[in-house]
Amino acid sequence: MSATSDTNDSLKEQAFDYWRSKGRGITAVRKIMCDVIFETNETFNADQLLARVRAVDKAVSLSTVYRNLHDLVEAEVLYELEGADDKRVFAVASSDNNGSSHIVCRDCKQVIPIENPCLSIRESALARQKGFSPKRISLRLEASCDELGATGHCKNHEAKDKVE
Amino acid sequence: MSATSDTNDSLKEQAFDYWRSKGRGITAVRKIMCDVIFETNETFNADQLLARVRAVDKAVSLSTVYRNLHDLVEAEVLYELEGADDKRVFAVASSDNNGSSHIVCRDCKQVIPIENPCLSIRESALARQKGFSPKRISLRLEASCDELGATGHCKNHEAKDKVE
DNA sequence: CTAAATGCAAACAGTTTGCAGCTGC
DNA sequence: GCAGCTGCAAACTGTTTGCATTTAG
Repeated sequence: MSATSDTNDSLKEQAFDYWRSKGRGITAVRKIMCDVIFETNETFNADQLLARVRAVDKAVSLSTVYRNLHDLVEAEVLYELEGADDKRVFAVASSDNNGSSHIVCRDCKQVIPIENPCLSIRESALARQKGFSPKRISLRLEASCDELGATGHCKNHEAKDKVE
Repeated sequence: MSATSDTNDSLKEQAFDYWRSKGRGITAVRKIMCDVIFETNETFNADQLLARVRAVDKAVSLSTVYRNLHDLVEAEVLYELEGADDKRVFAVASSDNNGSSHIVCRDCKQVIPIENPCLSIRESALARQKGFSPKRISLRLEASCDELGATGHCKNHEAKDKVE
């Protein structure tokens, strides 16, 4: 609720720098994508992102969204969670979800990043011991939504419904 | 290297019981599937399993493999990891990988279960605090294969190559 | 004998790609 | 003006499903 736009503006800049550094342009679609992506810290999948992008420009295509999403992951401003079901889920690589830990709700299928999950070094040591160099550690917590269970709906579930 | 067949025989029995309890039969294909699945503790995907099954009976089809895989997950003798890339990865629900933690090798893409990852209660508490009831917690550790890096190949990579 | 299991092929969903036209620099 | 970005449609991949045939009990 505080350093939101600061953090995300710098991520946007990081994205633009990435494209510039590759001698590639900052196009209208890319600007829109970065705007809608970095205006919240919510996780999203390609469809959801397309919907938000199309709220700004109706003409944007899904393939372009995928192509740029690919770049943003490479630029390390987004990372990909192997998320809910079959669709790819992306998350903003901001500081308050320090990389890669998240709750996956079994009911509403929403993916909620966990802040500071205190992931221990223990598992990394275990991996090293097995002959692997750890690159990224992530925690996935499947859970049920209490709110949805109790009241029959929850904000995340509603958020999903509003798409389309 | 010790209690291998004991553990896995009981899982096989558990699978058969599941089918029996549903008034469904123990067919040839199901027997073969259970044999090849429970003879090791390796993770696998549908293709790999099909290959191993077809080593016994050439005629088995991929759809049948998927159908029975579905049952085995429901019977809780297998669980599913959101694994390497796009394919579904399954693991035997044996005691030495206590549910759901694994290393994913970036190089050879193999998925290696981690024993006793000591996953803390902390994250579960965090989830509860956010209004979720934790159901399953899993740790995913992306890593590079030291062996592959050093020697240019590793046993897991070879294991992959031998498929077809 | 009958319900259930199977193999095949076709359907599906999400993602990727080839290509012709459009656009930013 | 030209490289590169885009939209479209078609291709692709992993998984699921419908249906006719076979099989287990």
